[in-house]
Amino acid sequence: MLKEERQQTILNEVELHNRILLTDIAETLDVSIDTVRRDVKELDSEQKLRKVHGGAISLGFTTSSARNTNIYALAEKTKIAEKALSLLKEGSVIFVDGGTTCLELARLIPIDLELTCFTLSLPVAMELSSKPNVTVIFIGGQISKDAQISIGANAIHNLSEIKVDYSFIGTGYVDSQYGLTEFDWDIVQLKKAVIKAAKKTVLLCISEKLNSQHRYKTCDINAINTMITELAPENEMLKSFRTHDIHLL
Amino acid sequence: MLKEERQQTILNEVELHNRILLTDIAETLDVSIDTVRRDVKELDSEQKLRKVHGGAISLGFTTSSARNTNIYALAEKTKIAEKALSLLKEGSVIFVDGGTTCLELARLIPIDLELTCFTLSLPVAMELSSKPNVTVIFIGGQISKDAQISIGANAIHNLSEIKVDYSFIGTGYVDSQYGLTEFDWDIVQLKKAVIKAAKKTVLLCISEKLNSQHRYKTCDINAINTMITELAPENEMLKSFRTHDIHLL
DNA sequence: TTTAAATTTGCCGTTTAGTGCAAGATATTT
DNA sequence: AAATATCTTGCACTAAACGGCAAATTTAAA
Repeated sequence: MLKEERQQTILNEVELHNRILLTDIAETLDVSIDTVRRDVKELDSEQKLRKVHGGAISLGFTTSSARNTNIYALAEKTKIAEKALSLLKEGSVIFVDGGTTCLELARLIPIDLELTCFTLSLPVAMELSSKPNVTVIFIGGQISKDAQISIGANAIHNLSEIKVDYSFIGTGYVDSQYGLTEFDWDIVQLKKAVIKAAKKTVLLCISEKLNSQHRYKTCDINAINTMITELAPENEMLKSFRTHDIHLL
Repeated sequence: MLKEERQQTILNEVELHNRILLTDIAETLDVSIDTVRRDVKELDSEQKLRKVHGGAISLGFTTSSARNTNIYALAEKTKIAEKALSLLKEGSVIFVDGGTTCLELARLIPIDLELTCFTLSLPVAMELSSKPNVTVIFIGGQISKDAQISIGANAIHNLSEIKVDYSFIGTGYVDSQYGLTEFDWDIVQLKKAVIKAAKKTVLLCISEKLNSQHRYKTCDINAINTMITELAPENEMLKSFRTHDIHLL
């Protein structure tokens, strides 16, 4: 077997599976592991793949991690935000939660749409304050450093004094059986207040989060009026949610 | 499983849920918790996430927002902010106003200084939320689009319920005769509330603003306890302020 | 074709990286 | 203050990487 041919096979495997083990390749090509190692080393120096301890990974795989430093799964979140926009009418009064998906929603609000938006999230408030036709009201409180949102009793109390048409919320975890759950107790209290302050609650949630759960429960799945994922409403993954009284979008 | 692959998965989980437990990850990846810990430690040092006790959290927006490099008279404002810092003691409770000078103050707060900071300003809140030892409390209200601060009755009311050691405020205009004045009526109302909420009020003001005035009056110059400019306290330009009972810094 | 040089490959001993385990130190919760 | 969880550190074990060497293969030249 020619060296060139072998290296091509290695590249193929890497592109196909995003990663390979040197030992696997050595076996399938029936050459010594040293040979494979040398090949991979060479391909690495030619920038055709990246060699790591024990194997190699595709370049595309790593650069996606670099993109991740911006926003994870941005395309999906943008799609969700676009669907959410369709619910908004001129003059609506809404609440926008924190998190990257809701931030994306804030970002996509059309320049000419007149809205009143409540939020707890500093980044969302910053984003919305650039929209001339949006009245932004920030729910004050102690600022959580992780999420950059207001938390605590003050925030919850302030929420108790408002009523909005729609709340657009995210969640840490969601499951058709266990409902919405979170990592933090504080956040659960806050989300409960948000849901209570809304005539209708809209959950924005990328499909990757479906069927996951955690320690603290925000609400039953029935508490959600509309659930938006990046999937088509008739998608098979949403089957377990269709039995509930939820509008899928 | 390759180390790289594992770290990628960890990043995914962190981005997805904003927060993860080391034990959860160890279980889903079927590796020891030590390995996960080491991975997370490594990712932390690469600035891809933040390690916390027991888990990791997404950097999200915490990466301090791209610093606006074209702030007018930045050098002067930095100097003022540095002087203001000398007033702060461990455990102080302060208010930080909006404006670029106060933002600079927020930026320069040492990483190890423990403080409680109230603010009306979104950018100041964002900046402060990156300081681990600062408790940030945002005074909510309607957001003014120009200044990115809370304004209105709600904000004023919230201010009426607090008392801080120091208020660090800016002003549109200042004059030794006419005191502090502003262009906007709303802002004046707000600043009055801020001054009332403080045991001591510190004015941060570049010398260029000295001896200027406008339509609406915030307060007499006597209402200010300490005035900080970029000039030395004995500078001739500050002569007219020396007759008052103000501490010049 | 034969021979010599250069390259490639496999093998082996040594060195290094990655992983899991366990004991003691810190943090966090009750 | 006690109990629990998490972190740190050091250690042992394994897998992988490295470098040198020699056999095998290819290439180039006589």
